[in-house]
Parts: sequence; structure tokens; C-alpha cells
Amino acid sequence: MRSIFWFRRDLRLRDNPALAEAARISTDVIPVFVFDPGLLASAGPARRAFLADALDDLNRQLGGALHITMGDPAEVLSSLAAGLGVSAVVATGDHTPQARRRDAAVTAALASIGVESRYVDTPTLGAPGAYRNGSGQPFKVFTPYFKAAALTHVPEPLEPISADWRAIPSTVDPHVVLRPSQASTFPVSLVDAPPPTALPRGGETAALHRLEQFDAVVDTYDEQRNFPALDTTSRLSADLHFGCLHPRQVIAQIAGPSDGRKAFIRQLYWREFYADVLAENPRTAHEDLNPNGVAVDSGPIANERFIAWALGRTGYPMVDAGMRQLLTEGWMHNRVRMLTASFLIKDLHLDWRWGAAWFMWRLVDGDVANNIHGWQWTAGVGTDASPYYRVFNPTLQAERFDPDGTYIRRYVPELASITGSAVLQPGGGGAGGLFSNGYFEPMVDHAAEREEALGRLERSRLRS
DNA sequence: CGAAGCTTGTC
DNA sequence: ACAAGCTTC
Repeated sequence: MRSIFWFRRDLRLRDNPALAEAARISTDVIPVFVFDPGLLASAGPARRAFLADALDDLNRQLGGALHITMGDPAEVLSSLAAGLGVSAVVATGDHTPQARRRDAAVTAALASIGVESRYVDTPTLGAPGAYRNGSGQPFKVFTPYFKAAALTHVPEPLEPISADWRAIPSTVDPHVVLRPSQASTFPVSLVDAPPPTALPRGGETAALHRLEQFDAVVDTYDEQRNFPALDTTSRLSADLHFGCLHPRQVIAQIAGPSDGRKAFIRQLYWREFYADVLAENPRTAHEDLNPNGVAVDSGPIANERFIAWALGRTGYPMVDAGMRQLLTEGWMHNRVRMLTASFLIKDLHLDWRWGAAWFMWRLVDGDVANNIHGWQWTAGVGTDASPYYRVFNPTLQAERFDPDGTYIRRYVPELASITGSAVLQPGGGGAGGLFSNGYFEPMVDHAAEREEALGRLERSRLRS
């Protein structure tokens, strides 16, 4: 029989159990990628470029057999299946709220014309609900989740599969489809922000290379991971998001006895946890998991503050360095993600959704589950009890995690010539010359805004 | 039920 | 030292 293999967030040939299933049940397999206009609209310049690379790599490995097309997946796939005498459409499962809606529609459309749909495996190690607490409920705290999940044996990656690929000419050119487009939902000055200039190469081949490179340095991960200037984190987030790598492969390569390896594997399970939390609580794609009722600002002044934050013009060097890294690389070190997020929420009193939307638009690794729940954690409305005192001090964070200012100077050119620890301080700690190069005065006073944030939290408590 | 524990903090 | 409430067993 003939099948379609529908590539989604599994853009690889190695260790792809769904693809192996398609090859097993079929005499010939038509490999297909469908651009979904709805999904495409939310992908900013970084993810577009990465996806273009990943499709090129996949198509090359398939000997040019990848059929690339565009449209509503239910319509596209049923029309393809009917026209080509296909008996089954096989894909890797995906449990984000959007993916579930899409796949239910595809399954129904295919069923109505007598075509089977099969979903095998997931982009994560465990399907949603794979691990439950003693009361049979989904975990709400990471550590007990991790303890339960880490007991489950992770299977060895599969060997590369071979199949009789059946090539159907593509109907669209992915490089045309994936040209950077403007994000109409943001203010004009953000829409006009230039695309990133230093992006990672996407695709399975590049991902396997990154995994090997990281394997060579991971033993010191536990000591170095919090220092963004060292740039010694794995950089595998986009590969994992698009499925150019599966976490099984990462574990097979990285797992080991050193503290660095253990620390990294624990981090890997945060992706598992957040995917599970979102799948179990689909409404949290837009809503607070645990609302705290804190008032947020809106209106013209709030809009201007949001723009200053997004463009890295807050006058807090560590915040601006992070936001500029996001602009130029489509990526930001995770410690800096936390402190920039905290600044938007606790210093500017803006809705976390605004920040999450900007991150999602600019990030090369933008992933609904990780992005949304990372932001909700910072806002104190997500998983984990929310200590009222979790307000990051951007200057203290710089002193602790970028003590010599290397990261700041790298990403904020106006500050490149500022010597010593003055570069860590908003306003340069009174040092002369800080603003002469066009750097920004601190847009708010952190100590005052911290008090304001704590006051708002207190008032929301009194109301409830 | 009670007790222990909770990613990354700040003054 | 602070200081809070929920999760988990």
C-alpha cells in the first residue's frame, strides 16, 4: 500500500518512529510538508529562516522527494490522498492546543474518504499524561514531575530508515513562502525592527553537529550555564522545537555521571514538563494557570514602554543586552530571558502576554509550551508557588552573572568602550560619558517599581 | 492528616 | 532573614 508521511515538528530522518512506521506499513511513501497559513503568520524572521534550512536539509536527504505545499492541512491532505491512491497518512503526534484542533480536523477529513490517519510518538519523551502523581493527577510542580519522569527508561534512538520515496512535484517554493513578513499585531516601530543577522543553521545535519559540539563541553555545564557571556549552553532549543533532534537522541549522547551532564538532563525535562502542563491545561496557551489578579497597565504610555523594552532601550544594561541579543540572534540566554521578562512584568507592570508575544515572534526556538509557561512562571501565575519577592534586580543580576560586563558590551555597542563595573549600572553609576554614545537613561527606577509591583500584588490579595 | 519541599530572589 | 501558600507523599 501507499502512504503519505506528513512532516510537522519532526524534521529529521533519524530516530523518527512515525516515519519508521510509515515505511513499515507501505510499499512506497510520499513525504509531505504542508505550510499552514495560520501557523505561518505567527512565525517571525528567525523561525522562518531556520525552517527554510530544515526543509532544505530534509529534502536533500530525501533525494529531492519532499512534496512541499500550502493550504489547510485537512483539505490539502485529503485531496492528495484521494488523487494518489493513498491508504494512510502517518505523522508524529503533537499535543499543543492548536495542533490537536488541526489533527482532529485532518483525521475527520481523511476518515470521510476512507483514509486512515496514524499518529506515532511525540516531540517529547512522554505523551501528555505519561506521568501522574499519587492521586492520578498531572503534576503541578517540576521536581516531583522530574523524579517520576526520570524513572522511566528512555529507549535507544532508532537506526536511520530506508523507504521507497515517491516524489510528487512541490506546489510552492519554501524560500518564497518563508520570506520574512511583517508582524501586523505589533506597533509600527516594532514591525520595522530589522530581521536577525546572526542565525543558527537549521536542519537535522546542523542539529547533529551542535549536539556533538555540546557533548564536548557539557561536563562543565553546571558551573558555566548561568553566565551568558560564556555561551556554553546547548543551543539545541530550536532543533528540539522543530524536531531536527528528538530528546531521545540528546539523552543517548549526553547522559552520564558528571554534574554537568546531570544538570543538563534535568533542564531537558523542563521541556517535557511544560509540554505536559500545556497539554493538560490547554487554556493556559492564553490564560493564567493560577491567576493572581494583579493589575497591569495599558494605553499609550504602556505601549511606548513596551516598545522601549522590546528594542533594548530601557537604560538597564543587562536588560538591553538581552533584548538586543534577541533582535540580532533570534535567541537569548535563559537567565537573561528571566530577567528581561521580570523587567517587563515587575518594573513596567505590563501584561506578560505582550512580552510572550514579542519573544514568540523573534525567537528562533519559539515554542508555545516553553514560552508561555516560562513567562507565567516569571509573572507568578504559572506552575510553582509564586513567592511575592520574586522580583529580579537587573543590576544585581548583571553583577552576579556578567561581573566583568562582557555580555553587556558584546550586545550593547554604545557601552562597548565603558570600562570597569560602571557598565553594569543603569546611568553608569554616575560615571561620565555613558550617554555620550547614545545610550539610554534608565526609563524607570527599579527600587520604586519593585515597591509598586509588591503593592499591586498586595492589593490584589486584599481584593480576593 | 502533618510535614517537607518548592529552578533560577533580594535586602 | 525574609515569609507564603500550594503540592506531594
